[in-house]
Order: sequence, then C-alpha cells, then structure tokens
Amino acid sequence: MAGIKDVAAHAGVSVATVSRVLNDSPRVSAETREKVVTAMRALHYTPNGVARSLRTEATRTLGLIIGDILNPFFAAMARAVEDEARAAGYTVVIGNADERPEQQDHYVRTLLEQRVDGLLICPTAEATPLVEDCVRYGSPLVFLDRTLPGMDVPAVRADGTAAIHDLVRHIQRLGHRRVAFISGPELLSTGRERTRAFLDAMRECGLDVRDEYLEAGDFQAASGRAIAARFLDLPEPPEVIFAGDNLMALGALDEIRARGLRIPDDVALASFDDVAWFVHLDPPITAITQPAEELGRRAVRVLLERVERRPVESVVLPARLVIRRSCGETES
Amino acid sequence: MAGIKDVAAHAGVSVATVSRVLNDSPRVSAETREKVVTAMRALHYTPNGVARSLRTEATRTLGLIIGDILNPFFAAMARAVEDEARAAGYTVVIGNADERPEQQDHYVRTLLEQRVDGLLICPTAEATPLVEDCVRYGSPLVFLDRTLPGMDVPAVRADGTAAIHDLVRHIQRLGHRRVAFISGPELLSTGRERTRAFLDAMRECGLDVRDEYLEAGDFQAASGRAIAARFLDLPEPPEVIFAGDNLMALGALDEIRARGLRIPDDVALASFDDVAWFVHLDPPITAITQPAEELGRRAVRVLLERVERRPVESVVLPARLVIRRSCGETES
DNA sequence: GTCGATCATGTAATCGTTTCCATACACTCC
DNA sequence: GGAGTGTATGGAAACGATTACATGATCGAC
Repeated sequence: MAGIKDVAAHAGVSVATVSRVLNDSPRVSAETREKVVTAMRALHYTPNGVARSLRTEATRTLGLIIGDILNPFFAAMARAVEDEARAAGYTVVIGNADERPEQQDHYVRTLLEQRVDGLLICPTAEATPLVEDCVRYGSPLVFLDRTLPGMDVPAVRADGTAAIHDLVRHIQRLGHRRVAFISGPELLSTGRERTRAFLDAMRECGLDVRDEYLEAGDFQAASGRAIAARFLDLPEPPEVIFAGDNLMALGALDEIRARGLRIPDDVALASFDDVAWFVHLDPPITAITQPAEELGRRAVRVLLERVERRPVESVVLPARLVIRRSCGETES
Repeated sequence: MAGIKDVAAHAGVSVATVSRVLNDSPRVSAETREKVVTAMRALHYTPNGVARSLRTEATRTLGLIIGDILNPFFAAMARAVEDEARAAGYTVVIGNADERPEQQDHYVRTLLEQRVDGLLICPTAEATPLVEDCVRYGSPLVFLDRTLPGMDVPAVRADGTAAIHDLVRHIQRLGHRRVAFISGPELLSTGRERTRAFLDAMRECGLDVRDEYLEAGDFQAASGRAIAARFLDLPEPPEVIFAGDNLMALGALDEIRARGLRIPDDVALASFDDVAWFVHLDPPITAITQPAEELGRRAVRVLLERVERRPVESVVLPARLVIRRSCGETES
C-alpha cells in the first residue's frame, strides 16, 4: 500500500511537504499542494492512522463500555455517544461488557492498549483493580449511567428519585396498597438508588413494603420473569409490580401474560426505563423515562473536556414519569 | 507512560527480551521472564497497541458499518459480530451509517485509515466510488445483510423469498384478497428482493396487486406510518398491510392504533423482521424472522477467512415465517 | 581440547507519520 | 549591496514496538 514516501517521490517533493499538505498547513505553495494532491489521487493514497497516532500520541478514538447493546436504553445512549463523538471528529469503539466484570476488564485493557483518548464506562458491579488503576494513573475516564462509590471520577447519569416518588404517589392515588419491586443488583449504583427511592417513597406515602415484595434481579429479562412468578405465587400477591428496568419489565410481562392475568385488573405493571413499544401494549405501560440520548451526548462532552485536561463536573439529569394505563385509569 | 524501554531498563535486560516476554516467545529463560514480568507490574506497563500495529501491519480490529444500531435487527447482528470477533481475539469498531451513503463513506474512509484488518458493511443504496476502490484494491470486505449487484464481494445474508411465499399463502388461506405491501427502498438489495418475492407469491396465489397497494418506504418508522395512512385513506383500503421491516411495521401500527382500528378485523398486519415485543401485542404480530445472530457470526468467520487470504463463499440463510394472530385466527 | 549445535540475549533496522531545525531563495529597506 | 525578514521546502530525529541477525555462553561428542 502506498505510503507518504511514495507520494513524495511521485510528486517530486519531500515527505515533510506531503505531510504538510495532509494536515493542511498554510506553509505550502498552491502549485506544490496541487502536485501532491494529484500524486495522492494517482496512488490511491490512504494516510496511515496508526503511524500518525504513534507519532502524535492521539488516536481520536473514544472507548465506550456498556452493559448490553441489546438493551434499548444502552443502544440509544450508544447511538448518541457515537453521533456526538463523530461531530467532534472522534471514532467510538463499543465494548459489550454483558454486565460481567471480567469482560468489562477485558475491554478496559484492550482499549487502553489501543490507546483510546478517553474512556466512557457504565461500570458493572464494584470497582475492579484495573479500573482503580485507571483513575490512579490518570486515563481520562467518565462514568456513564452508573457511578462507583468513593471513586473520584466524573459521572453523567440520570436521577430517578423524583420520578419514583411520583410513580408511588400515582399508584397510591389509584388505590393500590401492595406494591412489589423487582430491583436491580445491589452492586449497581442505579440498582441501589432505585431501591432506596422506592423505599423512601413508599414510607412517605404511608405504604409499607413487605420483605417478600422486594427482590433483586440482574437487569435481564429472565430474572424479571422469575421474580414476577414468585411474587404472583405468594399467598397474597401484590397489586402492583414495578420493575427496575425495561428488560425485567419485559420478563414480568411475559409471566403475567403466560398466566393469562389482566393488566391492571389482576396485577398492575410499571417499569423504570421507557421503550418505544410500551405505548403499543394493551394497556400501554406506565414507565419512567430516562434521557438516554442527552446522557450520551453530555458524557462525550464531559469526556472531551477531560481529554483536554480541563476541569469537569458530574452531570445529573432528571428521569420523568410517563403515566399510561397499566396501573389503572386515572379518574381525571 | 512507561514504555518497553523503561521496562527493559528496570529489569536490566534489552528491549528485545521484553518484547519476547510480551509475545511469549519460548526463547526466554524462566528467571529473565520473571524479572521482566515484575518490572512490568512495578511500572504499570501497558503495551502500546498503536506501535505494535504499525510494526506488525495488523490491528486485530474489524470494522462494522450498519444502517442503524437502534434497529433491533442490526443491534442483534452487531452484538453477535462483536461476540464472535472477541472470541477470535479481535475488537470491533461499529459505525452507524444511518442509511446515508455519505455517512457510510465517512466510516469506510475512517476505518481504512485506522487500518482495520477487515470490513463488514451493510451497504446503503448503490455502490459509492470509495467502496468500489476498496474491492478493486483488495481491502478484505464482506457484505452483511445486503449485497450490491455486480460487485465481486462475498456476502452473508438471509433470503426471505420462501418465508414471504409462506406468508402470502397464509394470508390467502385466511380469506384475504387485498394485500398491501410497504416495501423497502428500491436501491437496497433487501428491498428489491422482498418486493419481488411478494409480487411472485401474490401471482402464484392468484391474487393481484394493485398499484396503489405497493409503496416504498425507507425502512424507518415514519415512512411506514405515512404509507399505512395512505393505504387506509384509499377508497377501498387493503385488508392486510405487510411491512417490509420491523420499524415500518411499528410505524404502521402507530397509524392503525391512532385511527382506533382493530387488528385483524379492520386491517391485518404482518412484518418482515421479528422483534421480541411483537409477541406481547394484542394480537401478537405475525412476522418473518431472520437469523440475525447467525448472520453476524457467520459474517465474522467469512471475513476472517478473507483476512487470511483464503478463498471464501457467500452465505445465504433462510428467513422463517412465524404465524401469530395479527392476520386472523387459523382455523386449525 | 576443539568443533558445532543449541540456547539466551542483545543490537539495530524498520514500520509511516509528524515536526523541529536548517537552508535557500526572494524581497524590502537603508 | 548587504543586512534583515519572510516564505517554501527539505533532512532527519523521534514515537514504541517487532524481528532479523549477531554474539557469547554452555555443553556434548569426538
């Protein structure tokens, strides 16, 4: 494959000049530039980004490690990250951690070796030694969606607390008392935060939460289904099932449908995370929507600030309750 | 950041030896290896993949250019590509072409500059000059999901012809006569193939297709909705709407729901592409399912063969009809 | 005791860029 | 006409790894 030397030879100039044309430096005369460009065309020259990166110590690449690209929430975030990065002249390498710390570490290692300019991580579970090293030795790092307690890393995330309070009030107003929650993993900041908000909101509304109405899943559909099944098998099943993310809501829905139960008469359903098709279900599902695109975009902006070693601050955006009909009709 | 020289100095050996340890060459004594490993740990050494790639002319990276990561079909394919690539020791860079040729070209260019070892493309519309150059100058290229006519590039795709015939027969057996098709873009091989299969199947079943029952969308939800609206506004609207992909089916569904029409009594609906939540709709949507994961995995395998300059063949996998209830009850 | 084989290790060239510095030439100004 | 100021260009040293080749040690066989 033709390199800069071939172009230089073909155009009868030095490699330095070709390089200047490549980086459109002003210190090149019009005719010379013309000659060089012609030579590039003739040879089908494609600049070697690897060599350039080696020399400039910058790859113009960002790494993004997410839980699962099949989860529409992450997909939307990934998409936004990509768009914003491209607009800033960066490429994004996406790694699917599949919620497994060792796979997350695999990607952290790989991306570090590839010398990405910055890293966006949706951390799975607790901090691994590798991630700790990253922050200690100063790789530009930003957490997305989730945080890791006690780590001095800027984070861009949504806060669902207020929306969960709204949801519980909505449920209470509809006359429900027995509310069960399929929470996320205790190890994830989002899992903890949503559980805490749920508990607080219930107390505030004067509803009590039985132990058997609170169980933690793993943010995947299968666990949502299994937990919903256990809730429904209880001697006194809950009137409402609130799922901690959209996949577990899908799982719960599977179970409810499989039993031929009606929503909301037999059991009401609500979900943290909204997805496009909730609105098409009968009844449409009441959900809490997170600003996934905005999170992705802001995360890139914060990360690029960090890359340029400017001081940055964490970003918290509010999630918002979208009332539909899966918890009952509002008597407006 | 510590480099191989620092490690060599710290361990009291030459850089060559460190490199040998890095690539676990057998020509290094146990003690020396030990010393080197210790030095690496002490210095938090992370090998520089950029330098390695420059020297070895291989990045162990694959590029994947898809239409839209938000489309669950592409997301599933991307996920499978990633898994298979990781298993083979490769990283994947995903580019979202957003069905725009110029954005596709942007990614082709970028990925070529980054010297990916191979490129997987779901081509948007017709061949661009850039893509033509790729095949002419021999970058390892494999088409995924779609093909480009007259280009000598191996492709991994699904064939929906048989499934579409099955669908039309199913529809006919249920007594419907007036079937409308929201086709994909004429420029995409998948669009053309599905339209042709639909027309053939209709003829074979003795049903005729009115001009006003055939309109091309762009594989995005909005076009599906608009076209469905035009179908339903016709003096004699169709009994069945068949959408050429899942997003246009979603759009059509939006429109049907907005008009308060019942499925399948007022209008039946079927979709090319199956997605997880179709089963939860009332009624569940009859759809044609493509083996997205299998496509992704096979594509990586074919591409890696090409990377190693072994001869490869295109792969065609069948799509399959999944009968649910959105076209009417089967009187079994 | 010498020769050749085998093994561990080191030296230095190389990959394709960028960029610092030097140089050569053309002006302008006194 | 020579000093000073730009401007376009070239030469060559990085960047951090890999690897062909060289070297020196050890060892067994004769």
